[in-house]
Amino acid sequence: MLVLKNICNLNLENTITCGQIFRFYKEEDDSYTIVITDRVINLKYVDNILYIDSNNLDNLEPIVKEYLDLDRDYEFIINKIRKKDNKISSCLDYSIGLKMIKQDPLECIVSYIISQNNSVRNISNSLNLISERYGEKVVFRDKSYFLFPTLDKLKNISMEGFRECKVGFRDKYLVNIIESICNNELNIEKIYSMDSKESLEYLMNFKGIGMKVASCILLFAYQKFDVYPIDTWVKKFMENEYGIVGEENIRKYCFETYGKYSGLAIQYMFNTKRNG
DNA sequence: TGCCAGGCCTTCC
DNA sequence: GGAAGGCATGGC
Repeated sequence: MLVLKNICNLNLENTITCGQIFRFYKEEDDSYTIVITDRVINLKYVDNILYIDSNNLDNLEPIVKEYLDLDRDYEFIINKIRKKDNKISSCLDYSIGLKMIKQDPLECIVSYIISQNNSVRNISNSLNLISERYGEKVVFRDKSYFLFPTLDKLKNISMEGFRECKVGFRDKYLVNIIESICNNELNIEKIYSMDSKESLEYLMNFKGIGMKVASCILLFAYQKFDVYPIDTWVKKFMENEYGIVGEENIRKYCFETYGKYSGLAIQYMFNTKRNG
């Protein structure tokens, strides 16, 4: 068990259940168990203390700090956003302690391809099926969990295999994109060093990745906070609260108002509209 | 039953 | 170049 003291501005529920990640379990003691790239972790946060347990304690502190983005000054960013726009204050207040999780790019790409025209419940179901069938089994606290499959495992999954995991019509996108990653046509490491515009265009070259999916990947795996996924929830929120209709109008407003923190602003809106 | 869900691609004007 | 239609699946 690892204990981190004096952790501020963290709310695990908002961070974990706000629709960034799809594979987590809420425990009876209000802690959360999450399957990350190479291990299972349990997180419990009480009185500014974060208790971390895992089946693998190696290098655990830096891994969790990076995953939960604990070293970034969110108070500074939120104050910047709040100053730009009074109407977003309720979202910031509702979503207090929401951190942008730094996800594994491969799992994130697969997750958000599955997310198109889909519900969070169905997305979670598909990702769990894929992991159970093709991922490595890990035992933690006497329970079995399954890691998300490595690229080597993913590349052997056929269209039918994906279809059996309930991904529906997205099967072909997944097979093609995994193949593109394998032959280095899609270089997931290169994206770290690209700027946002360049990386959006790069990702959108691949079938199954449009503006929304590309934005989610860049925001959630690459921490490009100036990209902002506009989905049905955000559209509803912008229409109801601001009277702004149409994706292009929303895009223009967010860019002009929130600038390099647009992605965070949108995520707070999404969480408030969907969970609030 | 019909509509919707962290949309995108193809087809048709 | 923009608007419509189709798409797997499951919850409500």
